[in-house]
Amino acid sequence: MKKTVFVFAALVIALLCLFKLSKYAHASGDASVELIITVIAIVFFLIGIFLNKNSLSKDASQPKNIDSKKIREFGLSKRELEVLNGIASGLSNKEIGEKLFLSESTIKTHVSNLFVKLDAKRRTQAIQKAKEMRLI
Amino acid sequence: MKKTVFVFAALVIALLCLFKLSKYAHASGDASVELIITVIAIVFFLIGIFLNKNSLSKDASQPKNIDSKKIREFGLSKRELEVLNGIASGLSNKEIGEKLFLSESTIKTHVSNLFVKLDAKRRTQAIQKAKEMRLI
DNA sequence: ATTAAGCTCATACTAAAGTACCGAAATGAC
DNA sequence: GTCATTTCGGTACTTTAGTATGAGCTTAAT
Repeated sequence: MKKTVFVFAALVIALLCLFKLSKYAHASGDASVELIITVIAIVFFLIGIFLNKNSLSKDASQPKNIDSKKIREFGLSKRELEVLNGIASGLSNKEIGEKLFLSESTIKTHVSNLFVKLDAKRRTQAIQKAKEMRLI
Repeated sequence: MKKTVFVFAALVIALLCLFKLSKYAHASGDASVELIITVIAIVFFLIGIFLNKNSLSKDASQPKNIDSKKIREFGLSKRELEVLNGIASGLSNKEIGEKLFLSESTIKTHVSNLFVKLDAKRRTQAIQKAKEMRLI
């Protein structure tokens, strides 16, 4: 990106030179205004990059402290919690089914119900929410 | 790189328009030079942020020091770690792509490479292993 | 200059995951 | 007995996820 910034600055300077050349016959007082504007633009361009770099290293995540009266608060059944633990362990639906001696279809049903109760769209999101709520 | 060229072209055109605007205001009213300069500053400030997000901290003089030890142990690149964090946040590949300004294809590539390095077969398993190894 | 590694993106495919809707049996509660 | 809930399982379908492969490009090292 260093090169990108440099090239862009060079382009802007080149544009400024063209302006100067074209406006040579006219009032020469305007050129200084353009120069100032260009410098300001570049400076703020760099400031934007600098500030953004510092803010990008942090991940924006708000810790939600919802009281955990445990499973029943979210209406999770015993089976659903078992499936949830399977998900968090990195198992596939099929593997969870084998572990619990259930069919994959049943696991899918449980997983779908789980997502509704946890307000999740993906199993990774369910893991995230379950950990936030200290269910697992 | 086509994208970069396009962005440059757009930037130059934008600057040109701003110059013309400044001249117009200067010729007619002249009272709004400060306003125009402010607008230019803000615009380029935002452009700086946007461009930097596109390439993140490629121009950082300090090569990743934070978690480098553990990251290097598993050979995870910076991008892969970012993708890994996206996965752990419960995002889909598409959402990770939007967050990092990358295509879904690229995310898939990163994810696949990630799985090889973490010895995982699913993203949930990758989350599990990454937490065990304290990568995230 | 050549190599190596990393990043990006694409296509084409297979495999899971997830949704929607359904039926049926077991368990308690009223 | 009736009702509600949970559990279990199915079919059919759409959507993501994941794999394999190839390519172009950038940057750093040799």
